[in-house]
Amino acid sequence: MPSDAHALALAVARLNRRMRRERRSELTPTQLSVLGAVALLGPATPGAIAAHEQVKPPSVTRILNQLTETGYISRLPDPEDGRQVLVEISAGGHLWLQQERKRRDAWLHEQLQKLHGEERDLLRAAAPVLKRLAEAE
Amino acid sequence: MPSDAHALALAVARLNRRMRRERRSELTPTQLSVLGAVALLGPATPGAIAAHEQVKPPSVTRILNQLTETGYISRLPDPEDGRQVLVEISAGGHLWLQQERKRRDAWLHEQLQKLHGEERDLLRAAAPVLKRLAEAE
DNA sequence: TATTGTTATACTCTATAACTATA
DNA sequence: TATAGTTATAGAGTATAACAATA
Repeated sequence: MPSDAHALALAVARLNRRMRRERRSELTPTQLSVLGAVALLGPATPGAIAAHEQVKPPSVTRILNQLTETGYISRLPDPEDGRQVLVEISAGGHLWLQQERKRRDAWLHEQLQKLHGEERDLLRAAAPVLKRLAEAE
Repeated sequence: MPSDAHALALAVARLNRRMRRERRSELTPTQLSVLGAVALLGPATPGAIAAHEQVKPPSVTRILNQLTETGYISRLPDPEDGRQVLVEISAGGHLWLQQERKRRDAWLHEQLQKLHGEERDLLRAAAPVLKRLAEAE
């Protein structure tokens, strides 16, 4: 039933827009996401970060420039391949990441608390399926 | 558990990005969404459309201008209040809307087909809850 | 004076194409 | 010649502030 797809597409688009409006952070959602990727992947190349974030390298370059200005990350030359760059999160970046994630998710967390237990369980189960869809093909 | 919120926020943001990349339409997702709102709300003011789409009036004005150029909608003066404008979908706009919705949701529909029946049921149940969250507060 | 819609302006996020340096 | 990253440029989407017309 295509209407299932329609309903889900609509709901995801709307909720995404709603969440963006709730930002209570100095970092934009995208900056936060990239900072998280840098933390997760360890010293990683911009190319690897772009692949993980499912965006093109120029988009990552721009965000890395912003994060470098704040001192949350640093770029190091790759000793083995002069074309590559390794990106690392700083100690301050790590601390910031934790604080900002809490703030970013605060609104959604509040909303989830208002749901019935059943509905919360439903969304908890749905989240990994949605994530898998996002990573498809 | 805030990590529930985090997992869900991440999944929604990623899937939204993924869906946007799959556009196979002449209309952008936002244009399509506004066109759908005009169809749903019938002759409606830009203000009402903005409220329904959860965006500010200037954003709607811009999109209405684009849709007017294509002939999918038309603006009429409100006979009772000269400050207001009524926006209507045209016959061609209606036809286009149906075709474009199918195209827009085609990718997600394919992905849903690949899931197990249980997972599809899960997402079918989750969609209205997600939509409700998006409309909260 | 308040409301509706529009215009002006700016910022975020993303992409493609062109360029630089290295392999 | 191919690859990694960056720079240049453009387009989509959104917001706030200022403005015009009408109530």
